[in-house]
Order: sequence, then structure tokens, then C-alpha cells
Amino acid sequence: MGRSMDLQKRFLPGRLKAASSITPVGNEDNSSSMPEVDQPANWKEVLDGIRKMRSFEDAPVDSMGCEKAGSSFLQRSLGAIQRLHQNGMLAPDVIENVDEETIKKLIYPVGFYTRKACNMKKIAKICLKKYEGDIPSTLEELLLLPGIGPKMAHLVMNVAWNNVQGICVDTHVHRICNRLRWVSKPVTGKETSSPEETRKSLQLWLPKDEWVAINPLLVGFGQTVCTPLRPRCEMCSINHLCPSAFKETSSPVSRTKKAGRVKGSV
DNA sequence: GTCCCGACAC
DNA sequence: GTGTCTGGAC
Repeated sequence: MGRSMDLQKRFLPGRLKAASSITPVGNEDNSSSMPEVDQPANWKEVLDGIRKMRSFEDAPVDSMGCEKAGSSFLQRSLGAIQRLHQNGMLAPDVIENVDEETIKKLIYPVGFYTRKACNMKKIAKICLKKYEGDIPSTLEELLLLPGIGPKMAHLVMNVAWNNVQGICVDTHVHRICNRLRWVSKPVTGKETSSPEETRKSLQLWLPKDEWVAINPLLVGFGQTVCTPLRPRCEMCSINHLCPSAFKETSSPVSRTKKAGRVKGSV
């Protein structure tokens, strides 16, 4: 139906090109004016270094084990979307009528499938009722959808609407920006404690023309090199610019400190 | 056994 | 801020 076509077109490159004339609204135009706070030293060099590392990674497909590539969260997610697509389930009217168990089975590999299947049905219903089968086009309306938080709302604004309201900060962007000391709490200067805090701090100085690119860049980097548990600092080309390099390489025993654990026996 | 992607209830 | 939802990687 026409409705499903509209929704799918939303994510096609052609549409992005057509929508590229839309001027980003929101803050001032960062490309010409000075940032409100000092930019971290060498931030451009750091970003360039990460870009280079990412381009090496993408070159030969066989440089990365197939098992590993196939088991990544991204691969599983893409697989799930493909299966949804093949079953016509990117259209709200189809999603609304299909059995929830069917959706669960299709998205199973991505995890949290019970709640996601439930939210998919709720969102499909809302999109049909309030948005003529399309998705909301403002940040505020996206955030009202069940299961859609700041990370996903900004991602949709960036990718689907080409209307940059903010940076899409996920756990990788959050972690890496703190390791680089690119973000901090306003008064104390300590590291930020949530992705939302990171987003606000990062937006104070990062030029707006990097706001969209930073997410895929740091996500890829965070999955392969700057991993949450044991970052591969030895193979990182910008370790000489990172204040956290080689400081988290020991066994992650400290993370298991969960309140004493003084259970008498055992 | 421990940690993990993000949203949300508590 | 912390637990919960998930199966899987380590």
C-alpha cells in the first residue's frame, strides 16, 4: 500500500538527497560561530585517526572472521530488519494486524524482543492514527512513542528526516567521549554519568557538521578497538592522544565490587 | 559468573 | 541511580 511505501522511502538515499535542502534548526550555526566552550586539544587529529582505523577495518571483508562479523549486534539487527522487510512488516498496517508472536520470532536475535515486539505494535497503531501511517517528524513527538528515547529519537531525526536536532549518543559514544575527556559534568568536571549528559556536553563544542558522522564512527570504533571491557589500546593509532590509554587493561575485577559481598559463608 | 545494546519503572 | 528485560560473548 501507499502507506508502507512512504515509510520505506523515508530511509532511501534518494529521499535524503531530496531533503538535504532542509536547514537544520535549533542552535546557532556552529559552522561559522565560535563554540561556547573550549574545544579539546587535538580533537580533529583524534577523529581523523579513528576515521583511518575504521577505513582499514572496512576494506577486506575477510580480514575479520565471518563468525565474529555474523555475531555482532549490528549484523543480528540487520538480519532481523531484513526478515521484517521480507515479510512486509515495515508497514504500520501490517504490523498492527500481525500476531505479536510472529514479530517476536522475526526480531528474536536482537534481544529484548518481548518488549520490542509489543512496542512495535503500539507504535504502528499510533502512526496510523496520528500520522497517517508515517512516522512523527519532530523530536518531541518521537519521544512520546513507547520505547523511543533520546538516542533513537535523534537517530531518526538525523537519518530519516535529515533534520539535525542533536547528536545520537549511544553507549559507545558515551563511553569513548569520556575516555577521551571530551565531555564532563558542568560544574564538577567529572565524567558524565548518562548518555544524555554526554550529548549536551558534546554539543557545546563539537561543530555541527560532525554531529551525524560521529555516531557511526564511534560505534564502529567502540565495537572493535575501544571496547567497553578490555580496550585494545595497543592497536589504537591514537593512543598517544588518549588520556585513558592503557589504564583499563587490567582484569575487570574492580567492576565486580557490588557492595561488599561479605556473605559470611560460601 | 559477569557484562552487555537502551528504555523505563521504581 | 539501580534493576529488568534477553541470549550470547568472554
